[in-house]
Amino acid sequence: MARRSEHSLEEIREMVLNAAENIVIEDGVSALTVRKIALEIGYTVGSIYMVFANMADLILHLNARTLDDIAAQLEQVQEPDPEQCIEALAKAYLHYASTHFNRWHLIFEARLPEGATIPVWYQDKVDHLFSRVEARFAELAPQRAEAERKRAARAVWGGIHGICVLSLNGTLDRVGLYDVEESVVLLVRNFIHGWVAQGVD
Amino acid sequence: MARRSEHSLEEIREMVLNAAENIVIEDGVSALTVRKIALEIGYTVGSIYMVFANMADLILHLNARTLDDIAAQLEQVQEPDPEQCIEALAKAYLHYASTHFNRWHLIFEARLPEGATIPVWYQDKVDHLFSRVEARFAELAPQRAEAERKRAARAVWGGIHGICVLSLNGTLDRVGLYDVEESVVLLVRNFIHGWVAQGVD
DNA sequence: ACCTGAACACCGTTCAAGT
DNA sequence: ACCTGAACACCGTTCAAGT
Repeated sequence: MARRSEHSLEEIREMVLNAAENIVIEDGVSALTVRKIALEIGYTVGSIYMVFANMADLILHLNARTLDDIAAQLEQVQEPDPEQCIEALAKAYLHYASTHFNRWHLIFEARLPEGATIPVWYQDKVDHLFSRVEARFAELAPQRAEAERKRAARAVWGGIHGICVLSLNGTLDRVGLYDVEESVVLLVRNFIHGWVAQGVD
Repeated sequence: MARRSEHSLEEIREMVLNAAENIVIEDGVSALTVRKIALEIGYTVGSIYMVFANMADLILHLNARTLDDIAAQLEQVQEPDPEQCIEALAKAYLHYASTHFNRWHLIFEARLPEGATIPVWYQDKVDHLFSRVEARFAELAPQRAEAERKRAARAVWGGIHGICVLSLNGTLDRVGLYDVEESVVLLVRNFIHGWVAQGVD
């Protein structure tokens, strides 16, 4: 057969990512297979390997989309007060994780094949997410050293993520979404107050 | 062939779990397959299904061991001061996660098959881990309501876990182990100070 | 009763062959 | 140059058949 140039490689790439995204959204991480993607876009398995090196590469690019998506959501948050802003960012992250659970979950499922390293462009997207929080910590305590603020941002953001993981994955804790938000707010608020008040380093 | 009663079912069960544990420790989560376990213990694949319902069941029991192991490590922590104790528990958890990464990682990899629910005995083990931290929060603020203390314990423990996840998985953040410990301590200390000082609820 | 091992329905990945 | 589809080396799970 060898259907010729019905779509450009760029188009196929896009089709693959769209199909993969839908499969993950609808049927979860474990349902994502090359064969299912191929079926969905009307090509055969071999074609996928024209536009992605392998499954891990495909997932990496899918996750990149999700990171952009999360970034866009966080961008919506516009609180003037830095403390309230960090709180709102935390809530927005939790909200994204709970409403787009499967896509969010895929980010942390990704195990790069041995020896492989995360591409710089991907790491940049992650750093960009962190930078939002860091910037607010800078506003919160302009007099402190940058390294100190960075560590605070990482600690609190890691903390937020951890509560999301334990609560949403359901492996560790069964609790309503309302309670999760309460926990997140509790963590952020108390950490910031502790940090601002006496500057434990 | 049908080798008869060389080992009791109980013994085979133990052999399976031991083999599985070693495979995970040495070659990681993705290397854990029924065929590999069978090869390791000198039985065929079918035998595994005499002692475990399926792979998910096997992994659940492997994770139960890991939870016991973590609990035993946390039991070692004997700090009289509640704040320092929580800090030490956090460090011990981080230490376990980093030195037994593969086993720790498997706990959160487990996706129970659709419709399945976590057994009570397993959930009890998880609750037992949480209770250690809760008890210390109770000492920290005996006058506060139990629900409040539980939420604080969950928030801070989730937070500790999150920092471990983001740092150790390496998907999100590349940073030395020393820095991770600093972040964990930073989170715990500031959260507790904020929580004790003004009781944000 | 215990255990085998072949069979089934899947995976991801490769690549000679077709248009 | 683009794409196929069969082949390869794997999975987890089942179950008739052997001792």
